[in-house]
Amino acid sequence: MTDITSIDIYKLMAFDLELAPKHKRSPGEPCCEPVVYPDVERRQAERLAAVAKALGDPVRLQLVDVLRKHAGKVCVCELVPLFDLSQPTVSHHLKVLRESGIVGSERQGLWAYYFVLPDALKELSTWLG
Amino acid sequence: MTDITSIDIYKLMAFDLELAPKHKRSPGEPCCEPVVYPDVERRQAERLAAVAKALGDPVRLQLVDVLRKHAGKVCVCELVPLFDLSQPTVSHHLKVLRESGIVGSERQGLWAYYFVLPDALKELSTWLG
DNA sequence: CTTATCCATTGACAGATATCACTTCAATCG
DNA sequence: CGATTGAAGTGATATCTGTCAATGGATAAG
Repeated sequence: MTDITSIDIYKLMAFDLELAPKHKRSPGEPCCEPVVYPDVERRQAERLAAVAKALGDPVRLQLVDVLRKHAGKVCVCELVPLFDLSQPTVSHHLKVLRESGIVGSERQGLWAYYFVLPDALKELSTWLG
Repeated sequence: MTDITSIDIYKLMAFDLELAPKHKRSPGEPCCEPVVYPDVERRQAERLAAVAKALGDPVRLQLVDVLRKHAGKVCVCELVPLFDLSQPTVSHHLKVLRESGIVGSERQGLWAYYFVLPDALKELSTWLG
């Protein structure tokens, strides 16, 4: 069974890509034919961009970095003093990471523990290649 | 041949991590000792976050995707009709990608061609593991 | 029960961002 | 030259974002 992904199609298309537009146009004719973009690609781009966006702040990226390096649950009370930020601000960043599916949290008594969800970064990592 | 990834190393480190704060505290004592954070880490986090931020928009991520799949220079006039956006908006996104060092551009006559800079995504990709 | 502690939420606010219509600029064509 | 075209820049605007002070809610300690 052939399994032609859109990536393959694009790779094939690379041969067709001329540096310059395909053909001379009479004035007024649009430069290129509109290209249909499969919905599926767009949704994947939205998922990937959402993860990248969550990582697109130095504080959040460092939070993920610390959580990954500890490979376990880390108390918020250990995360806050890492930054020169108020506790609500750190809490806000943790919420962004939570809502983007990158980290999970768990309460035990007074303390809250955060951890990286194992598969959260996989798709972005794969796309980056 | 052993293939120890950084993830494996992180998992080993998990043995050292206590779930709860290290010792009982008298009231008023801060939860944890402040942890010094090397400047180098912070700068790397800023670089990584800057790249992630540039990718943190579906349009820009798709632009990079298209440029990567074509593995060559693509005319702006081919990129604009891929999106339901005005030409200045696409141009704005290309500028963001340019300023973050992800893509380069080149003019030839009337047309402008964009391409992915080879090493731009490497550091982020490596960090993601 | 009262107090202290940890953490999340709220409200406010300055700054950034995405988008478009309009304009500008350079290069090509007639 | 003057007209046209591809792409970048400008200005305006609505929305989003990062931050903090103040508050709230739950749990532990006395």
